[in-house]
Amino acid sequence: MQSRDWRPRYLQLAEELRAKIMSGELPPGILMPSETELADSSGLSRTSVRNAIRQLREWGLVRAEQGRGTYVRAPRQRVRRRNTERYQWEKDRVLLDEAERLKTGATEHDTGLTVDDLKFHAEYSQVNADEEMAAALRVDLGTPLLRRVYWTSSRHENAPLTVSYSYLPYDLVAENPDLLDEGKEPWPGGTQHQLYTLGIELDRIDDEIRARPPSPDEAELLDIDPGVSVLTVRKTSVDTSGRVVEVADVVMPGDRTELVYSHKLQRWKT
Amino acid sequence: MQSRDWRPRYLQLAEELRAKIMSGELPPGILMPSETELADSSGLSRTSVRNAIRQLREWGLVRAEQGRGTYVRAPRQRVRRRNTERYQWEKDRVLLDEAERLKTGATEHDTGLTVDDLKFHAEYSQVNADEEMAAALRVDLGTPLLRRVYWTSSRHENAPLTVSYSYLPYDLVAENPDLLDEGKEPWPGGTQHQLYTLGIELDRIDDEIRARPPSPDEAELLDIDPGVSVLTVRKTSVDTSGRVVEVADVVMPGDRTELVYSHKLQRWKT
DNA sequence: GAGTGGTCTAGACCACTGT
DNA sequence: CAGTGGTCTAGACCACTCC
Repeated sequence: MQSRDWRPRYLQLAEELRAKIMSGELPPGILMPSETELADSSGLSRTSVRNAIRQLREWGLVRAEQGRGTYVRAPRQRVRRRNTERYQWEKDRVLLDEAERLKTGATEHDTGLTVDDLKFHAEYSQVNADEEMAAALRVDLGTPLLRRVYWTSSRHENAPLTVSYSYLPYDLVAENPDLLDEGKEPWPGGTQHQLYTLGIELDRIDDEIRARPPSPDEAELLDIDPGVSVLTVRKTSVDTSGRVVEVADVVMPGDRTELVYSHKLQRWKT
Repeated sequence: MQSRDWRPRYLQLAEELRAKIMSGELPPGILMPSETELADSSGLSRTSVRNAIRQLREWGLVRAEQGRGTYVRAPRQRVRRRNTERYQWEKDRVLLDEAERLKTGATEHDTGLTVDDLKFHAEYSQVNADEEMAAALRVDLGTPLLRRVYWTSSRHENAPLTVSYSYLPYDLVAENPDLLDEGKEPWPGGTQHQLYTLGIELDRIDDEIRARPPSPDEAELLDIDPGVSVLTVRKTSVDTSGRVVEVADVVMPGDRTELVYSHKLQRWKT
């Protein structure tokens, strides 16, 4: 006789269901059997079935909706953000003429999608620097800042691919009214172009990358389960005079984002 | 009368306990009250208490050990890996003499800890390239590879700060027996120095960063809960002739790692 | 109103840890 | 051995969605 399976039964059920999802027997978008149905068919209690489903949710395979049911998730578009090239690419684009810039933005650069496939959202406000932002921007506590929140999503998936929270010193920006107009962002040209209109040239961009659990808001917006981490990039832009001109926090769903950095090394002297 | 708290009671309990941990009333390392005690004192069922504790575990605040109890975690040492500088720094070190190299390795460079605070572990084996590694190293399926697993931990925390899985084509490496000797790794000098002894100079290193749930082994080794993500870096080293000479997967606990990348931008022509 | 997932209870047995 | 966390059961009520 075979030795019995030693794993907990809820995990066995979770893996059975996972196999059915992977094989296409439970295709994306379909409503899963309800918890009571699964309990009946598997011979387990509803509690154990719920444990199995919690596991599937942590794996990012299903989404539960109260009152409606549990759905199999579509495999998500994976996004590669190649920041090393991206930043230089954005800088080079600044000097192109507007017709050229309008053709493609950075998200298309990342995803290969065209502008018709994408939806944009922007939201501006004025805030005062809290302790963290004051330190990041190297300004005094309470300094007025322009806060810009924006996200981009694919038309085929409702959830955004990234959400950005960008902060700039308000007085830096006040000279160019375009920068205060939500309708003018981020096209055409991106932030580097807008800074260019203020006579600012970037010298360096530093990225700090972390992983952390999403806030409830972020989980909602990015359509991930609270158990799935987000990847965050804090991007600090420094201009040629050494001043920090923008700090942006970019939040991405950890289950479908790859960040790519390339390092060219200096040659040894032979 | 106050309107009642609308949140689930297990979450209220989780937040009460969180507050006690944050305030120091439940200091790091201490054994928490057992689940039955908490059930009695809170008036909830053990199931609800377990839900509260699951939440605390996902927040990374406590660690449950079967048969022993649930402990409050110590806040972890955060590690900043500055890969942009690190790789060039490693390359520059190759040409220094051995006495100089022995003084510090890359982990000290990251953490600011001295060599006396650190413990090392290494483990070598020969494997054949699977589909993924064959593609990453651009070799044929089944090509013999040297697989090196190593980790470094602080003496004050048992869990490693990083775990690396490094793969090199075996025939590339066979010429230098030092590279096959676990005792000789990674000190002194690191991989770049060992490649130097084979006449190999690196030209470029690419990093691909992802976040994902840990495997059960990784959760165990890094001492994180299965609900806490790991950050992974796939580091691909390319030599001056364009050949991929090493692929390394570096796995780090997501709750205490920051990756830092710095980009110097080219100046506009004025 | 019927069905769904979210919360909650009061039990039970198990594997594992300490003594 | 007693105590711990891990699994599991068979119920219950709730808020929510859809018809």
